[in-house]
Amino acid sequence: MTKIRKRRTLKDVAEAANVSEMTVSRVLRKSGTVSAGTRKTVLAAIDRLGYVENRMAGSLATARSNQVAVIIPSLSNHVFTEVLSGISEMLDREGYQAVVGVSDYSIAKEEELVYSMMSWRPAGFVVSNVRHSPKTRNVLLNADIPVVEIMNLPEDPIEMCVGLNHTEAGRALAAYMVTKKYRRFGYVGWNESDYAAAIRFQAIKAELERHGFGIFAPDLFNRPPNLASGKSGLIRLLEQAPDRDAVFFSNDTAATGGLMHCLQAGISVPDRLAIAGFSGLESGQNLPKRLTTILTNRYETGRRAARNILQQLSNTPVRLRWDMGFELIEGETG
Amino acid sequence: MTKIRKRRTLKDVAEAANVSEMTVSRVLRKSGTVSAGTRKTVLAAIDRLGYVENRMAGSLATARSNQVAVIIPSLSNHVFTEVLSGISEMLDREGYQAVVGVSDYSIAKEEELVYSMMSWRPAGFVVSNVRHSPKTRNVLLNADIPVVEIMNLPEDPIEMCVGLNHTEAGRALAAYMVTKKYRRFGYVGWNESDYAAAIRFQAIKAELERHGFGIFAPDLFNRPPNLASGKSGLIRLLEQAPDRDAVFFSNDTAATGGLMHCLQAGISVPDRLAIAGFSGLESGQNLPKRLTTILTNRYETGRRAARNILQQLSNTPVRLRWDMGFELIEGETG
DNA sequence: CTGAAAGCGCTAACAC
DNA sequence: GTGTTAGCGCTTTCAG
Repeated sequence: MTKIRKRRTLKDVAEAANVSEMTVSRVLRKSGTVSAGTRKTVLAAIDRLGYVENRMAGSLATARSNQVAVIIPSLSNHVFTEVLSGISEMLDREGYQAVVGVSDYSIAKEEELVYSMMSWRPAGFVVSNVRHSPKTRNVLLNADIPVVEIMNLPEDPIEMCVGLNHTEAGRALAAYMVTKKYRRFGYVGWNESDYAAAIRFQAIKAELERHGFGIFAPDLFNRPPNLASGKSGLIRLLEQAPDRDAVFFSNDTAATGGLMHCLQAGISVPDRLAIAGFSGLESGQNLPKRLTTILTNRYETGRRAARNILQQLSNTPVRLRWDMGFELIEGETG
Repeated sequence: MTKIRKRRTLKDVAEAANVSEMTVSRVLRKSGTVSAGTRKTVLAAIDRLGYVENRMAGSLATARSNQVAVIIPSLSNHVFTEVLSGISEMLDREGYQAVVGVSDYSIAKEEELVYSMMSWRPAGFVVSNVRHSPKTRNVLLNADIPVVEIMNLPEDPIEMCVGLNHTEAGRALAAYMVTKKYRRFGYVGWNESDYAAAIRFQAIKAELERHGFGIFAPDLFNRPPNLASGKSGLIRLLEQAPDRDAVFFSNDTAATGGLMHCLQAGISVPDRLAIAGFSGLESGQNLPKRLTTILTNRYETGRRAARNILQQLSNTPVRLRWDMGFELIEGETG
């Protein structure tokens, strides 16, 4: 292994090892039959020249790629980075690699990304909303590669889906809060571009109404929630409706912000005010009070999505729809 | 735009539009000269066939890629996802795309990733440790593409670096805590594979010693810190050394865990125990008490790293070493 | 403004 | 076990 002066090719290695390019190719791919001696010579040449294979050429020739495209809405929400970890980990062991695109919760940006990533002819595609532009859907539908939609369970999936039913999850959380005797509900969150959050909110609202209760949801954020917006959202909500006894947040991060405000302002939780989140992040379970929330299985969702793609690629029969479920965490905040 | 039955090629589009492949290629790249009429026909054909360009072929032919490889240690630390956002955002506007690899803080995994990612012949490479295996360094050094090391300022960079001096940062934080009259220091964190954290710890220790104070650092974590380990780490530390009056944590997340424990256990912060973190994450500044910490410029670091690569690619003169500095946040915890 | 020929670096399929 | 030929889908170069 010494200095590389110039990009080497198979040909260089072949010449250096006094064999044909095909032999080098066979050594590289560990496929086919190469004598032990030849292999050794070739490997030595590869090392000496510092040769790194060119997969563009390889994939072009075989029409097979080891890249799997993954589009997530955001990198700053652990929900998505955890699912991504699950995907990466599973792909890794089969020699595949995740290529990540971030859509910023935008359907237009997703469309751009789909085209851009598709131009690399990935082996499979993972997307994480239910809503897609018609073009996006069309490209995905006709690409002739495995496609998985994650985090949700669409009525009409493109091909495969791995996720949970957000309506059921919202309903379960609301039902629980009702059994805990809370009555004057509020909501703080961001539903604008987060379709799953919007669905959950609708389900929460419906379930509360079914029991004869309303929910006060004043102004919603115009950006994905963080601690600060959870905090300020709760402050504004309490200004407008000081009588609330329980607040749902669109996710754990916002809920944590809310709890932080209560701790700071001396609002007793859950006696004076109950707090419910969504996701079951590690961070929400290590606060002074464990967050009451819905735990979703992000890591397993990621692994399952990747496994589905791998199975499709190897023509293994595979279930197309995976409900990964959820779990109510009866924490200490509500 | 209708159903695609089979992967289309330039040739299909050319035939459909009754022109040569070259003309289609010219339309696609907006380069060269094509008459308005021809362009219109070609675009219509592209749309009708649902053609998506094949960049493997294109990049192979031009020996140019729009992919920039980025290796970060972890996706569950906002520090790295923020820097990644900065990189992505900057690359995006120039039509480049980040391809992300996660090394899990492992030098061996990084080496694997470098080979694997290099095989796609990226336009540039971003790595985020100072420590690399000799092979990694060699491959990066000789790849003949722009390479940036981020988050640190190595003595002997591969080519370019954008980051901060962790020794100075650690020293500044320690010096501040000394001025605040804390005297019996402790340390909770994970230095094992996080080289930057290890450097900061050494700097903190040295600065305290310079003032005649020691620091008690019992057992360190064996995994990257999260709230839970920050919490349990502090608990163990206080069991062994109940007299501590100030504790440094290896990052804000661990420090937040520590603060959560104090809130829960009724330990008054900073009166009974001061807490210092590192990073200046949003989450640490929205707790019941703002964390005392060092703010680093992750987003700008990412943008700068990407810009450096873009400039190198366009042969624009560029500064190779960027000290992005840091800022002491005199919070309410110490 | 448009097209034809050659080739990017690799591999499938077949020969030897 | 190893080599030869053809070609993956695109772009470069040079004609016209």
